[in-house]
Amino acid sequence: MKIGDVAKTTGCSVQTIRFYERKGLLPLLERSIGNYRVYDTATIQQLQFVKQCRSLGMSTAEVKTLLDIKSRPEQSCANINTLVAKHLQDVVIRIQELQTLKLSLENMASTCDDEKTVRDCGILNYLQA
Amino acid sequence: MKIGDVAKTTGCSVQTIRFYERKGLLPLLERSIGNYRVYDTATIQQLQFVKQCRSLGMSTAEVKTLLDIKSRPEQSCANINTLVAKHLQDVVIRIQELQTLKLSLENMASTCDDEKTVRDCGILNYLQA
DNA sequence: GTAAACTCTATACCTAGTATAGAGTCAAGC
DNA sequence: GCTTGACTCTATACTAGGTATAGAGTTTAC
Repeated sequence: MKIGDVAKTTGCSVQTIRFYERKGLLPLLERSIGNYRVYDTATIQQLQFVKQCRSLGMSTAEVKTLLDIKSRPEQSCANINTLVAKHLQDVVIRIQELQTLKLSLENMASTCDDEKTVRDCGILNYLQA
Repeated sequence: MKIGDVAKTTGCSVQTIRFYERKGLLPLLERSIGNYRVYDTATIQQLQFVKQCRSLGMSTAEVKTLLDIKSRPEQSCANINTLVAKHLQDVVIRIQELQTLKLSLENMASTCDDEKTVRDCGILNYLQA
């Protein structure tokens, strides 16, 4: 399978696939005679794994860590649980930050309406206070 | 006032102040004989305005737009209200995305605990499904 | 006069890709 | 056998919002 076909089947762009390879999230592949990347089933599955992790908001560094752990199946998966718990906590914190932000923005927006001039704008006044 | 003093009074780093200037969020300043930036009160207030906008999650492009509008005090402030409403909507959407993500992560985390091996890890299983 | 502290510009780095340029490769049709 | 179009290759530059240097020049304190 060539990279264009893999892009179609996985929904990742060709550039993104090459980017993941450079980042070490995909193995260095064998090449065809014309120097084209040749993908096997295992590599495509790994790409789907990477994509799934990314869609859950994990960084490429976190994905790389998961792949490393994944390659040692006999060990405890405690560090996987820790990694996910940490990531979840980051998301929770980010939600809290954004909710605080939302309140501030709503508060600011309520100080004005479209009927004023820039000089008397409640929002600008809020931003300058 | 020199840039280091401005950094101290505003809480922005020296590099960040120069970065905002390059981005057009601060005016091109007069310089001292030794080519040092010299800050007046109006510029420091503008920096504080920029910082306030940034702390509310606005992009530098949005801040630049606000500054442009701000310079025409006689006009209607409707576009300021629109800009803030749009930004608020973006924040609301982002919160919703993160809450969906949080549910997925909690769901995934609940499939495993620290007592398993990597081979039997519920999280890895979830990620590969 | 010298040393420390400051400032200057220019450049590289970060994340997670995206978007080119320019060259090479492959398959189909004539 | 040759051309055309679609594909692939590498290398490089770009995005946002800074942060972090290098190397040079300036100012301030003693």
